[in-house]
Parts: sequence; C-alpha cells; structure tokens
Amino acid sequence: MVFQKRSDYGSCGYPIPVMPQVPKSARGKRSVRKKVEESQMCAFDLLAAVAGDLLLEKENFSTLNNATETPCPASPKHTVKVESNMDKAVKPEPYDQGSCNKSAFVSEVLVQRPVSCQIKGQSNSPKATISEHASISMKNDGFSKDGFSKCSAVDGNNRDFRSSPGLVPWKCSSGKNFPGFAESSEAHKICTLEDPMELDVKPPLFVSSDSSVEAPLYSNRIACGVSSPKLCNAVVDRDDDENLFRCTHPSMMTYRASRLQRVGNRRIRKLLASRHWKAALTTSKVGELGNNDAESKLVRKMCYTRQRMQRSSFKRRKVFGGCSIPASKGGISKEGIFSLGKGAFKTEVSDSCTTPRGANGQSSSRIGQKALCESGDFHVKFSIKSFKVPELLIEIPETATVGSLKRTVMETVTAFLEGGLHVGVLLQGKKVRDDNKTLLQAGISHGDKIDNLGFTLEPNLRQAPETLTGPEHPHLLLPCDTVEPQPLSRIPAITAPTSLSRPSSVEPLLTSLGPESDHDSVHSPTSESVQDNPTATNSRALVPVPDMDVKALAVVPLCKSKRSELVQRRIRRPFTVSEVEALVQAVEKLGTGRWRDVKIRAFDHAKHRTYVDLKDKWKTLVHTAKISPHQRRGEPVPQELLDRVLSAHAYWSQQQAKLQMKTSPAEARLLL
DNA sequence: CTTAGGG
DNA sequence: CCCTAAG
Repeated sequence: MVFQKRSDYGSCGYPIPVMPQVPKSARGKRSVRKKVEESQMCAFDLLAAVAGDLLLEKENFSTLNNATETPCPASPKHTVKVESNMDKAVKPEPYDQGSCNKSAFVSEVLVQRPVSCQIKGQSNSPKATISEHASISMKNDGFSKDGFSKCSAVDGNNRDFRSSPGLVPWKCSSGKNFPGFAESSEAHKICTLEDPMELDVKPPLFVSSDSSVEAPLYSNRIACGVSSPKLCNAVVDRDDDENLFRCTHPSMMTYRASRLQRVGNRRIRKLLASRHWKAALTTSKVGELGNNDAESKLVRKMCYTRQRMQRSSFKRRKVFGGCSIPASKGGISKEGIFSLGKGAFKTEVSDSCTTPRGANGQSSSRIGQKALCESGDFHVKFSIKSFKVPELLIEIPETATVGSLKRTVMETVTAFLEGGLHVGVLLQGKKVRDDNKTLLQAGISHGDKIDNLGFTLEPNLRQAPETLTGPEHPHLLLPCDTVEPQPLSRIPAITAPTSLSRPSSVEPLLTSLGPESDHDSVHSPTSESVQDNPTATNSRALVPVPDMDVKALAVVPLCKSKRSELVQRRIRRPFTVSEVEALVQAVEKLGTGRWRDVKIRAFDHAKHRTYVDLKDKWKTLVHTAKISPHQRRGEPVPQELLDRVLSAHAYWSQQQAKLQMKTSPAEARLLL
C-alpha cells in the first residue's frame, strides 16, 4: 500500500510530521512535582513554614510582648485584655517579601462576658450584644502600614477608612473594604486582617453606646469595632500613635491571641506545577491521608475548574467532615495541583476542645475547655482556639513569583472573607438564633458547660456574589453555602445538602461543594455540641441543629450527596470559529493522536482548553462536517473549515491505518 | 500523563 | 464535557 499525497492539500500534501520528542522534563515539570510529592508537603505547608519563620522574625523584632491589660477608664472592672504574640512594631515588608506570609491564622480567643449579655444587640441596650451579624475582628493593620496594606497596594486602591469613625475598615489585598461594613451603613462586620496568613480571629466585640472598652493594639491593628453604627454609637477612637483603639463597653472581655501552630497532619497529596499551581484546602488529618479514588477524582475535577491564569480560584470543595474523614487527596493534572490539607490554617487540636460544626460549616471555632468556667460568677469565660478558614482553591501560574503566590492566597482568603461573614453561635449543637436572648437565657452561663458552646464563621454570599462569582472572575469561587442569604434563619446547609438553592447566576461556579462544605468545618467527633443533650438550655432560644451523628457526618459527604462526588462540571465554553480554525490548522499539521502537541501548538495559552477538549472538539467537528448543515447547532462553522476538517481527518486516518499496517503486516494483509 | 473512545 | 481504560 502506498500512501499518496493528496492534491487537495497542495503540492506538498500533508507532510508526515516528525514526532517531536518532547522531553519528559518538559511535561508538567514532573521533577518539581515529584519533589514536592516526596516531601509530602503542601503548598500551605510551605507557606506556613515560611510564615512561621517570618513570624518568628517578626516577634524577635518586636520590642516587647504586647500582652497587656488596659483598664477601662470608664469601668476598671471591664477591661479588654489583649494578649498577643504579635509585636508592636511589625516589620514592614513588601508583600512580595513575605510580609503577608504569616503562620498565625487564627488565634485563641478568650472571651469573658457578663452572663447578662444579650445575644442580640439592641441599640439602646447597654449590654453587650451579639448581633446577628456578629463581628469578627481579625488582626489587621488595615491602615497601610504593614504587609497587608502593601498587599492591597498592589491593586492601587488603598483607601483610608480612618475617616470613618466607628467603622473598622476591612482592607484586603483587592483594595476593597469589607462589603457591607465600611461602605455600608449597615456596617455590621468588623474584620480586620493584618495579613493574609495571619487571621487572628477575635471574638466579636460589640460596642454599645455606653460601653467602654479600651483595647491596646499593635501596629494599627484594630481589635474591636462596632457591630453596627446604626445600633450603637460606640466611640471608636483609634490612636495611630499608640495603636490604641478605644471604645466603650460594659462587658469584660479577655482576648488571648495566640499564634496558631501549624498542624503536622497536612500533607501534600500531589503537586503539579506544569502550568499552574493549584492549592486547595482540604481537611486532612494525620493518618487520614485521603487516598481513595473518589478524592483523587475530585481533585482532578477541580483542575478543570481552573480557567484563568493570574487568578485564584476560590471554591468550596467536597468536604469530609469529622476527624475521621480521610483527607482530601490532591490530584494531578497537566496543570498541576496543590492539594492542601484543610488544616493548614488550623491550630492544634485539643482533645478537650469542642468543635461544634458550624451550621454552615464554613468554619467553626474550637473552644478550649480549660478556659471554661474560670470566670467569675457573672461572666462566661471561654476561649476560642481557632476559627477555621474554609477550604480554598488557588490557582497561580508557575511562573508567578512567590510573592504573587502569597498575594493570591491573600486575595483568595480575602475574597472569601470579603463576601461577608457572620458568626453563628452553637450551643450544644444547636444554633442559637435568638440574638436577643441574654447569654444566660440562652443557656450560656458561667456555671454551665461552656464547652458546648461553639462559634461558626458563616459566609454571606449576599455581600459579594457578583464580585466573587461572576463569569469574569472564575478565580473566585465561593462555597455554595455562602449563597445562603439568611444564614440565621435557615437550616444549616449541612442538614440539607441537596436542598440548597443557589442563584442561577452563580450556579456554574458554585456548584462544587456546597453543603458538603459544611463538613469542612472543624468537627470533632467528641464534640459535645453534637452529643450532648440540650438540657439546661433555653429551648426557645435554641434552634435544633439536625442531629449530626459523628459517624454519619463522616460518611455523609461520601455517599449522601452525589454532588459532592461530582464536584463541579466545567462551564461550557463553545469553541469559537477562530479556535476551530486554530484547531484545524494544528491538526492539519500535527495530525490526530497528538492532542497534547496540538494543545501546545495552538492552545497553549488557552488554559481552559485541555488536550482532551481539543480532541473532543475535533471529534465533534468531524461529526459536524459529516452531517447536513441544518442539523448543526451552535455557532456555525464555516464550511471551508469543515471541509478542511474532513480532509485532514481522512488524511490522518489514512496515515494511522498505514502506520498500523506497518506495525502489523499480517493484519494489513488481511485487510488487503 | 496522554490517548482514544464511549457516555 | 466527563469518565475511563490503556499505555
């Protein structure tokens, strides 16, 4: 059999391309991947490691321990004690130099409140209150003096909110302040982020008009804020020079900020650095190295979600709740993936800690028992050891700098936080909805077991859906549950994983894990909040949180919700004529069967087009070319192109046949 | 990881 | 586009 050049391809016909021997080293930087794999490190481990060093450095740089106790002028008895490892003088470092890379992400928080505090604040109430939009104060310079600010400077949108008395600005790398907070009259969110990797979550500090609190802060850090200017006209006087933040508050609070410690149970499942880095925070426990196929698929699927370079993907992934859940496993894709243990941001896990599952599971707090019941007769004292940051998925080109990686992480985190967070209170596994109840009424008294008290960080997608999930910003994918419009009035997503309704507009980007994400939250099997019975609690103030059997929880995500398995399907992106053109041209040149090369040749920059996509497209093109024009759908492909498709298809098919015959003469003879 | 093919 | 078996 002799292959004849086809005249319809010109005088030269189709040159039989020489199979370029692509060195393996050029394929996905396997060496790098392997290296990371072997070291069993995850991106966040790396970051954390660096962060830890930076933090140490930072601490050494500090002059003294800022742990101070400043008596409240108005009421010496009511003080805000802020203990922090953070030094006063934060070594200013450009973002790219790691200033934003700190290990501390969540701090232990000690909160003392009068048992008479109301769960929900009322404008005229002098009592401490927990507004529906609980405030979460995170360390943050927020005033363009250190790392974080520099980060935000990247976007050239450093806004100064100091001019807004009573409002604690939320400065994020994106240069946006906390939606609904600084910019909104309904500023009910007080979040300050000192730096990307250091989110010292402090308990919400609610300030009422007559309250008085003086909290010493450091480096322009704000530790307290007003939950809502509308509700309270708290006097928030920030002293830049002394880094003091003053406000009045009758409640007594003790904040103990302790640096988070990295958990050693995070592992890298897989690292691919071919073209992108993908980082995902997943729950990971020691010895629970997720290794099942499901997880693998999951991560692999996540890869498909990556759409753009220089952007970070923020997306909730399937979550394995409970400690017994296998850690998510990273997958490998051409684009590379970093699958990180969710525990990246988690601190130590104390056995005595309760980790009530957040209603929304975004994150939950850990409460150390040791701090429980230590307060006086009229104060509820407990410590929140950590707020867990929901899982994040990050994508960044391998060519990006470490600094940009940090920035990306920062942005991702910020994006999430930016969406709006509120705190949920869980008592013995039940969500305390009535914000108007006093702690005592709610059953949160000094005498009771505070260990059943839990907090959750719940996203409020309403705050920034368009910003985070717009088609133009696929890099920001918020967890489904963030869609929850009325967090406090809904049943926790975890209870109805499949009933969650999402705005269609964000559906494509949020499909991934919604409810399942609930299982992301730090959840201890021994969580009293789940096991204990809500006995001595005010039933009216408590909304039953669906019984979440620990075991059940552990399995739910795996078999209960199919979506969790399916994760998210990539958004459909019809090929444009120009893309088809490029594809056809590449195939004409390279032939079929070399999709990777085709991809590199013609779609190297189209990150959303995988070689499989190209192969599939070619398949459909061939099909399209064969059917009658009126049967075709979608954007019409020029007949000229279709003709070329057929021609090339025929040509390469022949080539393939020819090649096969060479390989197996016997078979060839049979055919002849 | 890539390919090839079915779904 | 997804999923998978094969290589």
